[in-house]
Amino acid sequence: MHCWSKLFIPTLREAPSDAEVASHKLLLRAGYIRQLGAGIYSYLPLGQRSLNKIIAIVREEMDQIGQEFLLPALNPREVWEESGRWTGMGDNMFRLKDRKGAELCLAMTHEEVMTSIARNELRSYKQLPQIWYQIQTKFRDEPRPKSGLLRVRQFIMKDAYSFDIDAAGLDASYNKHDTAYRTIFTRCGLDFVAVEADSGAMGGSQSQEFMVYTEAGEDLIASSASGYAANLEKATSKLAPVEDLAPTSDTPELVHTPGFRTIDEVGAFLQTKPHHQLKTMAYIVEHPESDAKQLKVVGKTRAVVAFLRGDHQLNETKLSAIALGQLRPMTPEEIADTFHAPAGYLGPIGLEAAPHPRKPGVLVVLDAALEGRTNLIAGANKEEYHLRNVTPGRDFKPTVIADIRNINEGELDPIGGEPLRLGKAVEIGHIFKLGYKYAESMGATVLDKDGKATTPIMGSYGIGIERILTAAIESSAAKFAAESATEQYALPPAIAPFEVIVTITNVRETELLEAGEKLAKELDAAGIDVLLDDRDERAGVKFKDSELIGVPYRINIGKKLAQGQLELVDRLNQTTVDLPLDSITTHLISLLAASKQ
RNA sequence: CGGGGCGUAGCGCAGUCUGGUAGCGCACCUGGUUCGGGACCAGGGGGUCGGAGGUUCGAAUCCUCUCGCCCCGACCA
Repeated sequence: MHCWSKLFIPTLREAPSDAEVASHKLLLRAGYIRQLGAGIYSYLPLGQRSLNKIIAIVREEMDQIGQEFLLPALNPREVWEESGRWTGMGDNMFRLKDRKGAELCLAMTHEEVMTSIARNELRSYKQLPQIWYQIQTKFRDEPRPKSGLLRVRQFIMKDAYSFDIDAAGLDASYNKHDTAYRTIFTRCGLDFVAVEADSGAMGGSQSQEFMVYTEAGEDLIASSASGYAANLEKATSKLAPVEDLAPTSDTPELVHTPGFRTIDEVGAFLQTKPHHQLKTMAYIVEHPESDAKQLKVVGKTRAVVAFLRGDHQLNETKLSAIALGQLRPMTPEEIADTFHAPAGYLGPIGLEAAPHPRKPGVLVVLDAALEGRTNLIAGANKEEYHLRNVTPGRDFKPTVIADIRNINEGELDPIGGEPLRLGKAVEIGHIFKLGYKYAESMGATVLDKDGKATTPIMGSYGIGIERILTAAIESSAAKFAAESATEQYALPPAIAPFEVIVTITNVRETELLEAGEKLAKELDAAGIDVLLDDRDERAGVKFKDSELIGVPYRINIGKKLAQGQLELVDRLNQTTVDLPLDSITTHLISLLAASKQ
């Protein structure tokens, strides 16, 4: 049992001005953390208690499927050379030299170390599968640490690696992690979604990110009630059908549109809807040096033209995936070169499209939403003129047809047809099928049934420990902000530093003090993690402090004690009830049990 | 790395433009009153004004350099 009067809980009335996001301010104010440098934090007792609880849950679930290691954070250059990541990681890796001048790094992840153990020790398919995990501090020299514990240079990560004899084995290991992660995040009280992520270079490989919606997040995701979830860079949607315009002739027809350039202006002038228009966007792609093939074929830079429905937005990431390089908008001169017309009057007709993405010429991409549409309004590539009756396929042929638009909130997901929710999110976990990359480059093999050397196939699985805490605070703070316009939060009991706080409203009244101490002992004996606020402070101060540290339940010992009553404040549901002294422990036990079911 | 902002007491800030040797609120210490929503009165302690150099009789204030932190972007798990 812990008494506040003896603990180090340095709460602040005001947040340091450096803090921007809610969780950062609250973690500082509540005395969970203190900053030592950019992206470097000390975890104070309260923060440490909470993180320990998260780690305990992670460990419990991971022990169901794997075995725990603890690996060195300090790694010699050699292992990272072998995997090719000594250079591959670039400036993101912290590097140092020892007294002899040997080069070392602070590990960002542990594929190399794990694979080197596997290489040295695993001999036979009979030893597979293996799932090895650890909970360790990782170091990343982030270009821009920010948002308190959300993006830091030193953080605790649970990382796991699986070794299997074949793809079917990897599937099984991957699925075990998927299940374990869902259990872990649920037990931590998080409302999360699993997002299909980029499948990477290896064909058929799979990857999933576990995300929590929060405004403080850095990723944009879309999800729906049917279980569909995707990064905005990947997300697609089912569109409601739209009526095409009636043709005024069988061929495109010039319309004089003096001074009308934007979708809205042209739409208003021609009395049509934005979705009747074809929008033209012009970019230049700069191919990276590494894409030698592309450079050879089409040169270092290339014109890229995208056609979208008038009311849709381009997703540059999707387009850049097709264009194979970084995009930048065309300059007016480049536009003139390509279209022989000024911006505002660009269109598809008369534009010479490359016959194939890998062939020279202008890369013309038609958004899939325009496939099958007819009689669109488009720029005429002639100043002050647009065209009507433009029909893709008949009047012009793009290089490729592909999904290159951003989806919008409320559109229907492609699998279940449920409305999509769009928002910022923070990644708390990531599982993916690595394939042979590390085992192969580092020369790990085992003998298969036929006595033949075989490269094991690997998976890699991470969880950001601090991000679980941060995401929980952000979620709760957002809820409080919406409901009461206040900056506060309450943590799920499973990961709160204490499950309940017993607040003695006035320790100078002996009856209150004794009743509080007795109750706290009783709760403690019942296995509840209790904090007794026995400080000689005014009640208001103690109430505020109890809220600041995010403890989900508070028992007020005060005036009503004379009638044998106590108050139980449920901060998760924002309710207060009076309960008889002798029933409070059982009541709380059932509340806690319900919260952890 | 590009753009912007900020470094003055533990925290939040004023003072900088127009140089004259540092102030307010909270927190902290002592005494008293108060005691269910961040009390009140009285007294008190605490600051290399981020650092270095320069200008000046005199620099928190002006000039040069430098370090750090935050935000937007780029980048990145």
